[in-house]
Amino acid sequence: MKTAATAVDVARLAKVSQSAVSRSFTPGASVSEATRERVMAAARKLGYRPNALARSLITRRSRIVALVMGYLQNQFYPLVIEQLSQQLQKQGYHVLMFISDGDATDNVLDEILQYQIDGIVMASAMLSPTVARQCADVGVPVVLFNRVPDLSAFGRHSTCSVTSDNLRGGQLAAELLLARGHRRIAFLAGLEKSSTNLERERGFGQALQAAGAGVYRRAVGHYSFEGAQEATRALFAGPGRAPDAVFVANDHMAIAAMDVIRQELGLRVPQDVSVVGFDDVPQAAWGAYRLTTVAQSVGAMVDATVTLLNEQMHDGAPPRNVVVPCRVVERASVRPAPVRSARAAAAGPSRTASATPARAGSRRAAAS
Amino acid sequence: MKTAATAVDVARLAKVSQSAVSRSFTPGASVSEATRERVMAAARKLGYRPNALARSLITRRSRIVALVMGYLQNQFYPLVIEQLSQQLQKQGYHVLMFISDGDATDNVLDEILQYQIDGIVMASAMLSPTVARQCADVGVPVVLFNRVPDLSAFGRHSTCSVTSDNLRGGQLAAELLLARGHRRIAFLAGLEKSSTNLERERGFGQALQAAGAGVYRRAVGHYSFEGAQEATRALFAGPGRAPDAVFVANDHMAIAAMDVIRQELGLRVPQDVSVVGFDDVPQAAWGAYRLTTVAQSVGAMVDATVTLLNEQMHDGAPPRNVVVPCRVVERASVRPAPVRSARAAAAGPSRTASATPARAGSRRAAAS
DNA sequence: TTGAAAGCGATACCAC
DNA sequence: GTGGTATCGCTTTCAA
Repeated sequence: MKTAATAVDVARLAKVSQSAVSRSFTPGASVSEATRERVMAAARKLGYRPNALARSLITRRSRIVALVMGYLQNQFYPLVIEQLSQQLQKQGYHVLMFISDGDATDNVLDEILQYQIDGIVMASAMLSPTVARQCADVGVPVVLFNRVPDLSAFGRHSTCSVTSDNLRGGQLAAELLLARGHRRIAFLAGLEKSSTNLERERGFGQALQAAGAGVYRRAVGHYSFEGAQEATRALFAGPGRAPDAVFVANDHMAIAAMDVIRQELGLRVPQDVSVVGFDDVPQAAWGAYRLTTVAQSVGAMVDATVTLLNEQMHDGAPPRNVVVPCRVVERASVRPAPVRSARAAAAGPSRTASATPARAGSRRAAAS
Repeated sequence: MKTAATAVDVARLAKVSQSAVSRSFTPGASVSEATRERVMAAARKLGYRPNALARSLITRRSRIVALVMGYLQNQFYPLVIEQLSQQLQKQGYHVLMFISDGDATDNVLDEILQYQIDGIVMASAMLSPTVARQCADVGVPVVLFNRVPDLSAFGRHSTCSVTSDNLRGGQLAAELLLARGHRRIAFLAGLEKSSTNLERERGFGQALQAAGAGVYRRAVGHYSFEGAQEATRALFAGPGRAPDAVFVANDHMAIAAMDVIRQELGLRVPQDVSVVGFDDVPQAAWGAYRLTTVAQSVGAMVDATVTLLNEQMHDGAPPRNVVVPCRVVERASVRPAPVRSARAAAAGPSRTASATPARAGSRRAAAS
């Protein structure tokens, strides 16, 4: 019982050759129904399971995809893990996790490549040129998730990528805030050099300019919770009038910003200040808020990633960059108050509270 | 360039035997400094990296640990992925993700075992007796994370487990609410048959009884966001007086409950209703709330998991169940309001707002 | 259809 | 310390 059964054991018991066992477990192989059944019976009796590692050694395909991520506080990324993992599982692939804190990516890549990975999804670490070259040398396809290849370092189409239409998203945010009649519109930036922030900010600025407006104030939150809190304080501490709207570069920061706006500054959202976020975080993250956001579609992004991986792994197609559209979404987690307390009533009628029904539903219970 | 270099290639270039190459890459092996350097030089030139799969085939250890999880909405679990993955990486192990929606666990296990996993961490799916037997047969150590082995099905110590001290945690919650002077204390349950819920509820009930009190009302939220919202409505819709405190079986649900209490019912937390949660979720999840919670220590739980894995994988020690203590924590994300609006001021002085400083800090920026 | 035999890329054990 | 050789468990020709 101590050591697992091998194909040879099964062959002996079934009185066939070991090759026959292998064939019986290979979908399209040439085996008679009789032998296959004998083999399967023996296999069941011995609890035999083909050794995926040995198989990979000869087929040169491990059916393992590496997923490289940084820190996971941004609730967007767990969704990615979950969905990507499930999609790949359906295709017989599996996800090997690599957590890398930014600079260590190059070292991590060394480990990755030892596992004879079939593909790499880089979801939140930077891909250094060195790393890209290494992958290309070994012939391992890379898909950049939510970030764009560094064009300065290598050719435009040497690496695949999946991103949201961050430029258009930034425009949408601006148009929305302008339409709401705001004129003192601030921007809370993420990591200034990241492609997501650059594009969102560019689209945002363009659309404001096109309307004859401009960014009223700007602060940098580095995509972190604490950074966003500080940045928000800065935005509202200026000498002139406070902003009447803020576009925040992602939801993670938007939530932090709303905390400060409401709890520290005592302002109401959205009555006193309009806040628009970006990303797609699960309901648990925005539960307490009426959050207007430019939502990325995690599902569409994951689908695209899987498609690209398949293209690269099987068809040897040329690398592509996929841009997924995003859309403005109004989130509200609870239905409008049936009982109004004195304090809630004082805030005026709860307009549009039920404008868009909560759309998280339908998922199974989380174990705890 | 298309096919990666092997140890034979390196050996040829370095003019040594292939064994020498292998030794050069084995930490404690017997190689002269001269040859090792020649080998390393050649390896560098060829971009050689030892094939982990081939190694695993002969060593019979893959240095891969399977992590089985259900849906990840509960923000507690991404933390587990992150920390477990990092800890194992430090030891040269890696995490292979398996997402399983509960019942499919048995099928998933089949896939797992094909990868010659060194160990399994089951973090949110149920471990059926069949599955446990299969693992035992193959000799793969299993650690149940945040759940306890099904004692009815097999012996007490046949499987390892790591849990919080849920019983004590439930007691702590009760004692806290009693100390605050509450007498109409409700309980919002998770999944009724899960060990976490059973223990938390038991400790809670015991402590209330010991004080001559009892559970004022009870509803079931199934550990889901929507379930918790419904349950909260039920708790407060009863015929008699509404509860003045609620102990919620986990933070994921606590957040949903607070939404309903504040936004639908127009009550204030904690002034009108005390809410106590359980778990340890990142700041982004409770940002908007002053959340009192019985915090599990993700770090300690992960540490214990790694320890158990090591024991099982290397030392062949007997399975153990580790119980990690938990403690009451008061969370507040923003500092007390320096500027008070009319409305905020009306709510009275912000007592204890700075009782416990926010303790999420110190983490790096999340990419987006 | 079937079985024998040659790898896949490494480690382990053996003499030297 | 070093090089040969068997071996890990499987897929894949190649004959029969």
